[in-house]
Amino acid sequence: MLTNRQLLILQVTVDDFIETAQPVGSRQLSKKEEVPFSPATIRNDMADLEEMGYLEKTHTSSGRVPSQKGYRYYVDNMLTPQRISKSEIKQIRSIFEERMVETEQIIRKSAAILSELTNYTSIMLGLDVRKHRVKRFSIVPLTDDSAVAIIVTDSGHVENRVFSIPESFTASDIERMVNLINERLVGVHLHELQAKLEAVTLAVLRQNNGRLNDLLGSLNKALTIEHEDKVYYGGKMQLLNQPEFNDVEKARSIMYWMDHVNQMPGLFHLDQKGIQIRIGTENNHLAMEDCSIITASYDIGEEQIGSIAIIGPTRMDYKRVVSLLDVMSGDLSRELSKILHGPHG
Amino acid sequence: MLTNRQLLILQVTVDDFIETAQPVGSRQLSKKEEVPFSPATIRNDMADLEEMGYLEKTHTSSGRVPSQKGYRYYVDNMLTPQRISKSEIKQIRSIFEERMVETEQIIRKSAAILSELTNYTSIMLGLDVRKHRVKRFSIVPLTDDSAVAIIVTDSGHVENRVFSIPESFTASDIERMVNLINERLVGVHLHELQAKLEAVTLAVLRQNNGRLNDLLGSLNKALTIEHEDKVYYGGKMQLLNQPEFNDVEKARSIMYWMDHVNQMPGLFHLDQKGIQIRIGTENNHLAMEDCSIITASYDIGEEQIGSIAIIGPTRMDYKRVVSLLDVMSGDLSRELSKILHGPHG
DNA sequence: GTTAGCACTCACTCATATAGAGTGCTAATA
DNA sequence: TATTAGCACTCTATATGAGTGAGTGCTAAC
Repeated sequence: MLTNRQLLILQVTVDDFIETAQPVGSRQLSKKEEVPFSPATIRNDMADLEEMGYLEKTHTSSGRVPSQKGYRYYVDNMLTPQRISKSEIKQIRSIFEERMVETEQIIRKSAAILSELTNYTSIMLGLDVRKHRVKRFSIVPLTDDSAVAIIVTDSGHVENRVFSIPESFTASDIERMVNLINERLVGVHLHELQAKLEAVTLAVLRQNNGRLNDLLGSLNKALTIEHEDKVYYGGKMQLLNQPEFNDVEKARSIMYWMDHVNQMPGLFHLDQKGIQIRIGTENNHLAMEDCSIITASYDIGEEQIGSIAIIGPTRMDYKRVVSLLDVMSGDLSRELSKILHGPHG
Repeated sequence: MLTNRQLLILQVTVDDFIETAQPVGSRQLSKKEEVPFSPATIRNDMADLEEMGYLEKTHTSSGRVPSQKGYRYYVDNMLTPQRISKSEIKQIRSIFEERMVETEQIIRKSAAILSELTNYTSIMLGLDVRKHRVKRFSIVPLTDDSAVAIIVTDSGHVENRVFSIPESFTASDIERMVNLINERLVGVHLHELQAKLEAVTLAVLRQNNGRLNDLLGSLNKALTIEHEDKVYYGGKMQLLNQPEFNDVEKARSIMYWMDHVNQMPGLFHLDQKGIQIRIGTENNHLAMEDCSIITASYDIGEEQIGSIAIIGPTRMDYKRVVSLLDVMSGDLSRELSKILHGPHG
């Protein structure tokens, strides 16, 4: 479909635009030694590329800018992985040097370093809480009619909810329930917690222990573990350094998006393992139409347990970011496996 | 010092600028019916006010703008409280209608409503965790060498930390320690937790129980409750609607500030009860030099337990905000007293 | 003490001119 | 036939100058 020269011109155009953020013209391109053609030749090819939808002009007599389709083609066919320097790899490894126990700390630090290395904003989707397993359940009464339920998971994560106690429940009633739950629900995914809890409720009901049943009901309501991914950012403000976001309106809508992604369910759902690139409107959100998001999953064994992402302008340095994410997600998988493998196995 | 007419002119100038965000000129002022003087007279007074530092010009032939000193004078001497409409009061009260148990929810909702009513960004400093008291302490072992320590406070708040267990500690060792701590530390302010924990450590040491002592040491390190105030925002992006923040640079530095206040210790320290206004550079932070922060404390009895604030441009509607904060902090004090009074008394 | 009048200043807007970078098209060239 | 040179054209960006409006300071009159 595309001639070799057209491929070259497309690639060089995208590369140049990624670097300079300025529309690139034929004269300018022909000056590069990789492009041994006259401006006129380049113009012809560029005109063809534009006709095919890979390039665009910002106005009639401007240079060309890659279109979304152009980026897509570039990303799909022209992405030569970039070498990550030793010092950078060292920097990434430094995350795991001081033996941190809390995965949250690891995630935080990863976010910071990733953003530092790329100069873009990094997003870490924490381990999905709902994939953790219940390690210990307990209830601490607060007042006559309220108590806090606490679930510790195998990874050391703690979920807690205040819930109300139906009238006239005694400490021993509660203790009985805690025992009941610990007996039956330890090892259960938070994910299935509610369903299992209902099963327990049913069992209790069958034993005619109506009192406990009330309590379980109230507790059940409190224990909805919403799928609200916890999102960690690194370099949240980096995006605003990009010239494309000099407009306060755009800046705001992106900031707004960032503050509310965790409430948009499934936004980061990964269809596939490995690295995934979403460009502009592929993100299915207005605020993101000038952004690209590159996501990589990290996993333990076959199970995807989380993902890391970089968000930047569509004009972002895909080569570098993809390579970095690749290294990082690999390291994260490895190190988190070490930490979490015990309890999961 | 100031003549009555100068007072009037200062007041009207500030009011007008607050409303329009435009420098106000003498001619414009003299058109108002509250100001029955000719432009020339007004000019003379304005010149005096400028000389005294209450007003400023943006350029040689522009109208006047209040200086920081001008706002300060206005706020200190000219703040007539504004009536809050019934429907607005109703809206505030709605926060407490559905009987919420979790204070965090109340705080969140308050932040949202406050921002909605003012069109500025609201900040809620959650109840200072360190003022809560220990209700129950427990430890859940995770692996051979790590465990999570959990502290439930009287208000239902849960703090948790992963810490490492020195080698070869048995479950019964841990149980012993948990009992020990529960015996001695229930009712202690989180605030003093570490000091008391050290006392316990010493006592244990005296009893020659070296093993437990190790464990306590490790735990002690983990239980540093940093003074990292949890900050809740309402309408975080509202500030960007203000014309003074149309510049991306300013917008960014403010956003950055907001994301990092909780790491700047004591930034919201209240010297006094009631309402406090900090204008521009009085906030002691570069990013805030075009902003004012109005803070109000809410308290239970004599004890300040938290504060709420509105952050807006220096040109903000002080009258209205002060009045609203007044109502709100009163309501919060009252309602939180109801919820928390039991455990505190 | 207050106001009218006047000269002056400055920001802002609107044309207009110009330079620079780019384009498309056509004809000449290898 | 594929490539290139040449040329007219287009559009942005920048500078310039005139005109307007809102403001000021100062002085003299009320």
